[in-house]
Amino acid sequence: MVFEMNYWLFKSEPDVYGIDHLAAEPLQQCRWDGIRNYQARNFLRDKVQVGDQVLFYHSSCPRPGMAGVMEVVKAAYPDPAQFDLESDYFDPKATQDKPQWYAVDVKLRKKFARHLPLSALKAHPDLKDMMLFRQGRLSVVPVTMAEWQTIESMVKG
DNA sequence: GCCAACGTTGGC
DNA sequence: GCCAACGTTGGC
Repeated sequence: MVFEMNYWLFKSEPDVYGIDHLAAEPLQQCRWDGIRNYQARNFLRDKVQVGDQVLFYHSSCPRPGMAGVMEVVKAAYPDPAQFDLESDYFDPKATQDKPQWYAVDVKLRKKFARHLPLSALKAHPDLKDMMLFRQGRLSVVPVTMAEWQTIESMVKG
């Protein structure tokens, strides 16, 4: 099997769980859970693999944009929260045999020295086709290698 | 707080 | 299966 690394963008609200929360975890690692959208679920379950690189995007906040980079360290497994009656993410339709929702584990790779705001991304001509803009509400979004490289250069520049 | 975009639900 | 109503996301 040919190993193909993929690039992604995962959204989170920094008030709820931002990049500094991840940085404060014991191994700077966490479970990316609570995804309750079918398209995002399908990406997580079927496409996201160990070694994939992930942009940490802060949404629904005063300064939406990219905060850093994570790496996938564990591929999709059933999100335990769907079975947890106490959880906001409990789903009565989910069973152990037929889980509805999946999670992956991610590890912090780097926090950007400078936050890269959404406004800068929107202004860059090479990023005009980003799926982030076309499907604004999707919380797990593919990023192309070209887009990734553009973003890397913006972070350095 | 407003609003656009879009996903979900439920009646038929 | 269609579609209206409603809910949620997320930028501004």
